[in-house]
Amino acid sequence: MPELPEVEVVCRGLNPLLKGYRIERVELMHHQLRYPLPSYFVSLLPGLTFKEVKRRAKYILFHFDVDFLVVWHLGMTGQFHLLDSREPKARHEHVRIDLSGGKSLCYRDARRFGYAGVIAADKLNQHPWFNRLGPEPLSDAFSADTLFARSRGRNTPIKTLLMNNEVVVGVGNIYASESLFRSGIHPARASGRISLKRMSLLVEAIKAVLSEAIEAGGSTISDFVKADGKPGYFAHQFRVYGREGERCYQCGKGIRRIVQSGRSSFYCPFCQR
DNA sequence: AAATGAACCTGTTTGC
DNA sequence: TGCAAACAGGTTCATT
Repeated sequence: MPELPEVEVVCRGLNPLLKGYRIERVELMHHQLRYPLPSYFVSLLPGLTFKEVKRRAKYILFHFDVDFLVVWHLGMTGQFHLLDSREPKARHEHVRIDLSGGKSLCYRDARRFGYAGVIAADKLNQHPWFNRLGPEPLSDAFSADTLFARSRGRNTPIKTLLMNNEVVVGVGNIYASESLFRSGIHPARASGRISLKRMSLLVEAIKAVLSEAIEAGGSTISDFVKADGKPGYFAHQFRVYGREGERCYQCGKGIRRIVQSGRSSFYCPFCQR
């Protein structure tokens, strides 16, 4: 499911729904996600009151009325649902967090690539999950100048560079392809051979695509955490992703697919150089 | 150091 | 129809 926009939508959706609620009980059905879930979740978390749900990169940060936070990554298929506590356990539901007020925060993850842990609030940035992360793409810290500087002397295809979390966080496989199309850059172009001018177009495209996707998800936030399990949004219009063989909306030629670092990239061979 | 590929796991779609 | 291969939105680890 999640790239940065999806995680942002989940956080914005959960924040008002969880704020002020107390954890009554935690049940682990399956400990082995990407990493083992800390079994002390069961004893440590009950009694805590949710203060705020925030995001850094693709991590969900649950803040409480204490000096540590619960950090959760959804992997490829992780989902949170806020359900009535009497709801029977769903397939692939691995964690259930019962809240005051009769609702439960349920974590489902078919592939179990997700992971979670507890981290001291003042040591978050030293933690191995966080200490090498690049800037947030929607912040001023991510600019044409910084991306240009990071790309000099590198032969890596630009698409691979964009998906490197040490360069910029949150740009996943879909939005990497989409932003390269919008800026007219071929995904296989060597990162070090892109001018500052074109890098500027790329950075603006990334910010625009991610912002639009968050907006599109924003209108259906309530659906995301309802019982039906529907994803946050379908509304976003992909211009190249998943459109191999179909016509480019700009020039009418066929969209192509190539594999880079084991991931599919989609592009228009005419519009992107 | 940088680049590539494999690994983690399950479900769904595609192709013979 | 049945079965196997390919593929899926992420990240880390090992190997060139």
